[in-house]
Amino acid sequence: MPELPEVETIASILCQGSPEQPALPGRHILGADLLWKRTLAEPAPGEFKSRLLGQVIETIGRRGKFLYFQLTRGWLLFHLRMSGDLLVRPRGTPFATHDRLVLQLDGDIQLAFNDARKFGRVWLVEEVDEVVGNLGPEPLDEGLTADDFFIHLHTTRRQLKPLLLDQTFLAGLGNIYTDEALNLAKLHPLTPANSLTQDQAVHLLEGIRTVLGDGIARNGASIDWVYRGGEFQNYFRVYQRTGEPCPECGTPIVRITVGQRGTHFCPQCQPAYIPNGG
DNA sequence: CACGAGACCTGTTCGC
DNA sequence: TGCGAACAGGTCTCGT
Repeated sequence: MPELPEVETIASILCQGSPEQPALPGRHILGADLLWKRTLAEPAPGEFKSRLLGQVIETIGRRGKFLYFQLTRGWLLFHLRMSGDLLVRPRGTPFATHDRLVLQLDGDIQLAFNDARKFGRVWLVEEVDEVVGNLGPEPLDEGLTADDFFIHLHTTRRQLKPLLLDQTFLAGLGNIYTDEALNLAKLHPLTPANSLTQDQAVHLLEGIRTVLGDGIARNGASIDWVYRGGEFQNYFRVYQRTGEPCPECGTPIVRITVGQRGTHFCPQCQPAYIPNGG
């Protein structure tokens, strides 16, 4: 499920609290129930528990699509993959159907990692870079300039769609926001990265920042039964709108498969790249 | 290096 | 109605 805006929304709620739930920083971890063993990437379950219990959650944040909790000693990281979610509930609430890991915290609350498809993973490590060390730059980081981005694009001839999904190239984009960003930038998803002009690179970075910013402003997207809250799904321009008119020109949106991922674009606004053809 | 297929999983929706 | 196929917000590994 979650891409950068959804993870950012969850991180912000866990960190600051909301009218419905208290903030987590400052709380002690009193207990841990691991209900699906493979959810824990590392360390082994016994060591996980002995190292985790008694620690305090100091800060909560996001890097790419990872959520991180800085603890008294070390870091607890979550990746929600396709269907993960983090839910705060009153202590003693019975386990829900797809709960994979439930942490008991002081203040009579529990934090549940719920994940229908079991793709999500949890790490407890000494250094945060053991998990997020090879991620690419944050797209919303102002330190990433259009010039940097242009140069970065020209290091490869890979197609834009799979390249933007590559977290070592840029951290945080997933299938939805990539399709939306390419549409805003009027770029075909199969365009070779090193064929972009400086102007096109500027528009692509702007498109990425616009869709991510809009997604965050609307608290992310809620596509199916998994995620609740956001409403960005009501503002998709091309994603899962196959056959519907392009909001720009009215041409029906087309769906193709790229790297085994559904890919949606407007064939009029985003014409295929033609070598030597301009 | 770049790409495609398969694996990991469950649940919903689509097509016959 | 029923049933299998296709599809879903992600990433890793392997083979070519």
